[in-house]
Amino acid sequence: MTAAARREQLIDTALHLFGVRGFEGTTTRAIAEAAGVSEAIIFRHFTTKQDLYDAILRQKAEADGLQQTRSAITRCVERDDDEGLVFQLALKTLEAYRRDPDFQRLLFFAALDRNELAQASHRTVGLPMFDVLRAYVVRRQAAGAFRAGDARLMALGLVALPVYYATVTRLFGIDLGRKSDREVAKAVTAMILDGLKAEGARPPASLPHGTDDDAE
Amino acid sequence: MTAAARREQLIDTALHLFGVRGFEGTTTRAIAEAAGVSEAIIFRHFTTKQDLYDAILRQKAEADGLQQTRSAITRCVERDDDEGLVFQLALKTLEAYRRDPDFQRLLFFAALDRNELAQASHRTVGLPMFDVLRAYVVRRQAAGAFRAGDARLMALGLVALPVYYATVTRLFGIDLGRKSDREVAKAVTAMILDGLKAEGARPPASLPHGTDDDAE
DNA sequence: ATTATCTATAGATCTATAGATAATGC
DNA sequence: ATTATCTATAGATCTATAGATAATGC
Repeated sequence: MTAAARREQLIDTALHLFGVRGFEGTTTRAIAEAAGVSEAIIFRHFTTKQDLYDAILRQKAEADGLQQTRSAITRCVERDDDEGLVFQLALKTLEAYRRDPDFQRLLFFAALDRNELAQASHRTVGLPMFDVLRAYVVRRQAAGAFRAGDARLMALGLVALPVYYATVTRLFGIDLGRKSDREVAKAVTAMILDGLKAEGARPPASLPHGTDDDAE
Repeated sequence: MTAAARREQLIDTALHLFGVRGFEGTTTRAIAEAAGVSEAIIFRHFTTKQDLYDAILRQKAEADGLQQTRSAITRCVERDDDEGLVFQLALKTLEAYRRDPDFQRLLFFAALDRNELAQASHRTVGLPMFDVLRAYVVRRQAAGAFRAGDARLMALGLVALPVYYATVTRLFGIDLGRKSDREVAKAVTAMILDGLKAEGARPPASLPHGTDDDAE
């Protein structure tokens, strides 16, 4: 097998194992065995075990799916397409978890570990995306389409439900039925949007809103 | 130090370390050092490292906070108090993450690890709670208070936003401002409720809802 | 006497390296 | 000749135990 091919194979194998048992829980021996080579091979391609881990994060950070998601999101943002935005966020999230649950598990591990590269990928991938959403919320609030409130909190609200759903079903193995990703995305979109829209933006507001502040 | 006291101290110390670096990432040596004893002491109180880990999960499963949360939830459920329910769910979640982030981290690690006891505590603590919420949604749907839709998905919707908020801020260390737990709980309650309520339950529905199914 | 603790260490494992060997392409 | 690979092993840990010692309570 050529060096490049072997390297890729090792990354794939290690991705799976790191995703299942975490960084510390995965031995180079286990990776070598799963890949069908001796341990020495691993250290020919990656100077340290940590280096292999980082290579996985680096490779995946530039993966196709992410780019696609970004452009889909941008398209919706440019058009003030609230529903499309929320739906795409949900759908892409669900698809990513379905396509590559191991990597999503690894990302969780990485976020919990204080892995520097994981922190960095948070800051370079997660936060910019979050910032786009926050800015969108601010703009839609100004337009009177979204309710008032902390824009960061509402930006989280755009994605919390699908992320939580995907985490629970794919990572924790809780069975919530056999719906398709599109079905789930459609259902959560309706819920999320109704929670974010301004009073008047959907059904014309007429009755004073019965929110009681002291729900304690 | 008495045996019981030492045991508790070891549990506390280990809880913190397991929460920070996970099970595999935490050595008995590190625990012993942090507790200021020799490693042999650990194995006097717990037959194996895994046993110590399980002792933490067992102890926390019966913790006070959980009981309190359960009774607060039950009170709201009995009264059909939608707003109180969502608010209490959010508040208790936020408080738990603030009070004991190490344990929440450990729970995440445990859920990702295929730890049997962690799985079990999922099934005995998480699922019953989830089932109460699911049943509540079904009942409120029947009463016309909640919109139609998959009750399990909507039950997730009751808690997704506060859980996600707490995870992001407390576990991943993302700064989202210095709001108090009550402020955040209040804000997310409004968003969540509006997403779950039936069309007619808040502002009277009159316009046909503009949901476009093909948001792709 | 009993209880808590320590020192020392066994035995297993883990990451990483050195040096030898097989396979491939000129 | 070059490239990929293997065997063998060093050196550092890691969990867990055995046996000795200090501290406490009768």
